[in-house]
Amino acid sequence: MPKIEDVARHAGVAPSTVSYVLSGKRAISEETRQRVLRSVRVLGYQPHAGARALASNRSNVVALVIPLRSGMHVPVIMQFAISVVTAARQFDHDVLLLTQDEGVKGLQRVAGTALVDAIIVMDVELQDQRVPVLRELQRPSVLIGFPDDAEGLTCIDLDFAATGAVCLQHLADLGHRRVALIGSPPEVYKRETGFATRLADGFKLAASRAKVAATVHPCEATPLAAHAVVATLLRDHPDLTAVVVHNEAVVEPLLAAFANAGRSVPDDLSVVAVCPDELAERAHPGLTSVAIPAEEIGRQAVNLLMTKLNGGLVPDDTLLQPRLVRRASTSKPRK
Amino acid sequence: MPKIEDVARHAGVAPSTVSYVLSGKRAISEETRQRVLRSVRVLGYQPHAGARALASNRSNVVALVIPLRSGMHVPVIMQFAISVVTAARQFDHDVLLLTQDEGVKGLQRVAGTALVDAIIVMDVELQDQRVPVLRELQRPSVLIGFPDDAEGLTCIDLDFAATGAVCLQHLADLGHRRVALIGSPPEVYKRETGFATRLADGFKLAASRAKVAATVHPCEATPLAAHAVVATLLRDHPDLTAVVVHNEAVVEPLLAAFANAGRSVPDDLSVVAVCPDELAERAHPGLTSVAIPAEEIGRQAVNLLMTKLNGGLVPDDTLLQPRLVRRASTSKPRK
DNA sequence: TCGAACCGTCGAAGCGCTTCGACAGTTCGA
DNA sequence: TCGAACTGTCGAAGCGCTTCGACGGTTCGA
Repeated sequence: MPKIEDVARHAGVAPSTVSYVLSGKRAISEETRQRVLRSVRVLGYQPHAGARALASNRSNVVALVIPLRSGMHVPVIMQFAISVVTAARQFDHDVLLLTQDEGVKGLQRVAGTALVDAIIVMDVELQDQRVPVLRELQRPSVLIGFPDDAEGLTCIDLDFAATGAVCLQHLADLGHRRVALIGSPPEVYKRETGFATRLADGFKLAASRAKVAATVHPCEATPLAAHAVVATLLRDHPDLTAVVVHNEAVVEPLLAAFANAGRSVPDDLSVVAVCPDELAERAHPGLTSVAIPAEEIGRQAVNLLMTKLNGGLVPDDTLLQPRLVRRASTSKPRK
Repeated sequence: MPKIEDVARHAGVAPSTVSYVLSGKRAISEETRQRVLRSVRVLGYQPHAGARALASNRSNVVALVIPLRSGMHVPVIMQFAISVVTAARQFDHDVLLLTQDEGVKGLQRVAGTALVDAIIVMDVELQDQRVPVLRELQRPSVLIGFPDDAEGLTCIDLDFAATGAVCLQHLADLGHRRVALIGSPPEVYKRETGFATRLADGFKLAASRAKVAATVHPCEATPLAAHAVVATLLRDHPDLTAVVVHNEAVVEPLLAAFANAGRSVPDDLSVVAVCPDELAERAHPGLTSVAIPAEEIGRQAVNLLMTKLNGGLVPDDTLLQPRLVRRASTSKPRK
């Protein structure tokens, strides 16, 4: 592998000049610049990452901590990860993958060894052990999700309260007077990852404002649980004309269960789902839905991080507004 | 951040001694060792990754290239990734995440800048542009999947031919005389990722050996396509008593379609699926299945890589044997 | 016409670690 | 009893890059 010195010799300049050409941190005459760049190309020079990191105190790597098991759906995590990698590359950074099971230790390790310049943490819980650690660490970070105490931290997420509200409002606008929210498994509410609760709260608040009767029903991620919830729902609320589903795993089973019970969508029942567009599109009928903008969250998280790395200021909280896409599963209730 | 020199001073030894204590590359008296380790603990010393990489010519980072869109199911990719990270950590290595869209350039970058010591590539295609590059690169690598020309490369994967054979054999043993393989989308066969074709070949070969009538039916990953395949199948082969499904996305729709057509599982139709256990377990009835041992492949891939990094020899090809788990979806055909 | 200000480049220091050779001090076999 | 072989430790030389200050050469305003 050629080193900077080889390039310098080849171009007839000093190593420092090569460095400045490559970094653009000092003015270099166009002529010299071209000559150096040509030598770089001819020799196939690539700077040694370790040497660069040592000298510049920047590794150009960011850490991404992904959750293992969780209320988050796996494909969404993947989308995040991919968009983070893609976005990071645009800033000439790479992404180091950490799993949550390394926990606090992992963060301390990658930060303490200067392996990474900055950290993105996905799936932050309300009481997250890592939050105080991130605050102490001398590295910028961005959290995806909101902990209880977000003081001094940069957080980003979909605005789940607004999402709950938007779903309900859409149904209220269509004329529905009784709506149920079929939610995440009970442990997700307990674990207090926050987003499930916030969505439910937004949903209920919007309902009371719109004078719509609304109830919330947690639901395990199994077809059986889905059937049970549907049975309960139809028994307790015969006047139910619409549901909001915030639990990807049971979207299909729920549709099946309602079909079984003789309720056809959207004629007898309107359905709004909070799920990836892909799932909403391939369901029958196509589901009116709000997707988690994983790609956008990832991209924005990286943008925030890069701004911080460059000494810029960023807002503490970034809430992305939900976008409801209307498809075939919602309509006016039958009189 | 304390440096090695600080530790050395604190322990009353030379920096090199600290280094040797930490690396174990030279004998150090137990007494000195303890004293140094204590200083390390007291000062909270963590070696600077860049400096270490520069001096030792080892970054202790491996690259993992993940596919973007592909015939592989996303949760399986995730499982891979997680097991690779976990396994790598056991060897004190970290994992840099690359996406396939950076392609050959990405490999050349991370290898050329010495950012990583070694590379794992997932979802290798039969004619993969990256294969020749990996061969040239001065870094060990492991491919998950088999390219056409694997000469000089280390590859690992589930033995798909054996998988096809095992599925068929299980059905043949039960007494089925006509079996269909419902496979991946046509483009997966075209793209020639290999595994779909190999599974089909193993399936057909086993069928001819067992004197079972067998056909192969590619299927798009949509419920509609699933229904269409089922219709065709039942019309063309009324004597069909069993199917093997190698297409996770349509497992549920297929079951629904067969149910619709009045075929109940396993009484009228036995079903073997190649899919994650999780999916097989939660289906109704529980599906006899072969899972892709993502976790094991990831772990083994890392083991192979580490052996190579340490100068060890490894087999060119590693084929993991399929394990068929019998559940409720297969039984003897009705007479 | 002269000093100030700037431009483009260079040389050298240093980032924090590993590793090689050297060197006392000890052990051991002949 | 003496040299050989070993043990445990040290010092110094880099690893390949960035960056700071310096410096000769121009340019420009007064």
